[in-house]
Amino acid sequence: MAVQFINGPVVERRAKTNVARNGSRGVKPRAKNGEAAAKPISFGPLAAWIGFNLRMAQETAFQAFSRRSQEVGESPGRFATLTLIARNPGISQTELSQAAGRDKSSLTPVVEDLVRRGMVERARTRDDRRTYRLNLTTAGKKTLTQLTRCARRHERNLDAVIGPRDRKRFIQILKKIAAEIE
Amino acid sequence: MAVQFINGPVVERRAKTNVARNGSRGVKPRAKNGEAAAKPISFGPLAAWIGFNLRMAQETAFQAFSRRSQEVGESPGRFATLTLIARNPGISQTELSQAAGRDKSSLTPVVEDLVRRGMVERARTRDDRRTYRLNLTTAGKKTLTQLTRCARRHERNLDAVIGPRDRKRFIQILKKIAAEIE
DNA sequence: TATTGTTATACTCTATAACTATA
DNA sequence: TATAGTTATAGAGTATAACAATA
Repeated sequence: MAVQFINGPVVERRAKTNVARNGSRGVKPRAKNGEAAAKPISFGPLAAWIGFNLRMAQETAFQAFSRRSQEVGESPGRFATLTLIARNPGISQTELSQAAGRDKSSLTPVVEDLVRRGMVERARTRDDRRTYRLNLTTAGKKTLTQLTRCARRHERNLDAVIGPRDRKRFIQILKKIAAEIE
Repeated sequence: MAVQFINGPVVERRAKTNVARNGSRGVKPRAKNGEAAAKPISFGPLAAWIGFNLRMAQETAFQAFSRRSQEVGESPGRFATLTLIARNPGISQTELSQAAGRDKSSLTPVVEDLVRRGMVERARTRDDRRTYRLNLTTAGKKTLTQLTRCARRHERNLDAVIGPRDRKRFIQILKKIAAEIE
């Protein structure tokens, strides 16, 4: 993977047929057995910018987590949804969509899929029969546990890269960006 | 915007009709005039995780840049493409796709659009008539200048949030994540 | 009238596979 | 046979608008 500084793919989908990828993450294409090296690509001033590097780091980290969650057979998006339901038992679909920052219509197929696969239960509420209460089933809890394990391993890798000294401040800055950037 | 810790929309598309958004970025829904406050949403352990915060920060920053580039009438993706062509004059479409980490087929409509709108020139090479050389036109350079200006304003905001003391180390960590996380 | 969830529809970005024209 | 670029097609994730049921 290389730039992705604008729109990265949501999950790792390595191009298999069409592109002869160079295996390295770096910018410089590799010369292979005696061929002339392909010319290195320049990214200009971008390489020094925060926005660019934030994008690249997030992209890489997200793809790594994607791979892990796919080993469990789930998309990373399911982790989000399952976590929110687990931590907020009985949440309604509208509340869930607001928490996730999505339109409620976007959630319909997601919830449907989770219900169909036995991860989530829906129950009408008594007092307002328009809404559903969502809860995890046993299977849903199990899957969430697996995904959480993936996330922890991933997190350990990030920790190792960052180092204990800077971790706190790093997260603090990320939170500040999420809260304050317009 | 709220969670987006998994799949954020690529550009800011505020839900206008269906969702009653609370204006704050924060997690806690606001109580409005005497109504009972909606129950606050819990994110569980996620709130302390690097991956989660990286995602949230990048999402917020990216959306902010999206808004700015849309003021210029371009998608943020065009900034990527134009920059790469500008910094690597005569680059081929395949090289461009590799630099961007995308399949070359994904680039066809993008380049086509830029050529149609007079931003990019394509010329067949003499020695290998399969490949094109891509270059910015005057209009393309002008647009890139505008986008670069957007990016600089955005970058200043990020700088202000991070503060001069931590900036260098912050970028260093982001680069390390992009390079080392598996 | 307002809200919850669904449906219909469309858009963006991306990929894979097969094709063409060249090498 | 291999490569550069195109075309056809598909899929994931998202949105808007209109709707039925309910409040």
